[in-house]
Amino acid sequence: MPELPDVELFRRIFEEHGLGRQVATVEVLDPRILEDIDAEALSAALAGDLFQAAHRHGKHLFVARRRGGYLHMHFGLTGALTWYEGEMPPWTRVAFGFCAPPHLAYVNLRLLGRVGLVEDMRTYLAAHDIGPDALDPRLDEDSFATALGHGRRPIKAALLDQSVVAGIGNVYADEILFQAGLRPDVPVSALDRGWRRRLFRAMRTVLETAVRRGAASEHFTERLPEGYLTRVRGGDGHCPRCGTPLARFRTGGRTGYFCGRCQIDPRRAGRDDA
DNA sequence: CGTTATGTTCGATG
DNA sequence: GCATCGAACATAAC
Repeated sequence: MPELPDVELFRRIFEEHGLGRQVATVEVLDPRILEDIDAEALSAALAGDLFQAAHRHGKHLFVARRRGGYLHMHFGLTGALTWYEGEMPPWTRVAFGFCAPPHLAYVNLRLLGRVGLVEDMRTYLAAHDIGPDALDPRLDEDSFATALGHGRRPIKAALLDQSVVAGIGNVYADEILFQAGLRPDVPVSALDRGWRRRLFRAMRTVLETAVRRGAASEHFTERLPEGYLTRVRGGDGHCPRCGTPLARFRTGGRTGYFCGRCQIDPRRAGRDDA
């Protein structure tokens, strides 16, 4: 489930239910999810500690510990953070138990995410080549335009590249391109300044809208505005703007959708606008 | 049984 | 050497 808006929701859940409370026990139900630490060490490090602030960068969550350093979580394709009072949710991999309910559960069906401890966020992000957060106010149009680069790769691949901008996944990449009116297969080298600016704005609008509306987890599609591709994304969807059946394509094992009529290739169409 | 799923990494390829 | 592509990872549901 996790793209930027989903992880932002997890951050808020952690903030609301996990801050300022002393950790009683940390239960690792499947150690394969752990990142550079074993279950014993993680539990020992966190027991008795207290979480002070929850930060999100792209799809990563970092929770500051009173003892120093951060709890780090990444959610892969199927991860989530939820709170619970009685039974632990299914597929809980790590349970953070406090002195009283509610407790927090890091859930992940497939084990593609990670949970671990890091000393410093900056160091971690640099080591993993993670670029600026897509909603960082310090990220401006110019640096975004520059970060896209001039290679031959398709614009969708560039949007998915976390070193360009962090937080966009398969679904929101399609949405941003739809809102910008740009075909996903256009090489970045074909994008002039105007198109880069247009993409930047679409990225901001789409992600801010999703975050503001709480479009995440189980509500993720229906909380998005009418006119969003994501609401009809899938097998036999039709463009919410013109009704054309959506085009479907595959790249690197991922399926993407776009409207062959509303989304153009700047190299072909001389003019645009919609 | 084959296909598909909102991610990332790493080896192969051009 | 660099940019890009695709398989692999792991699990359940349709």
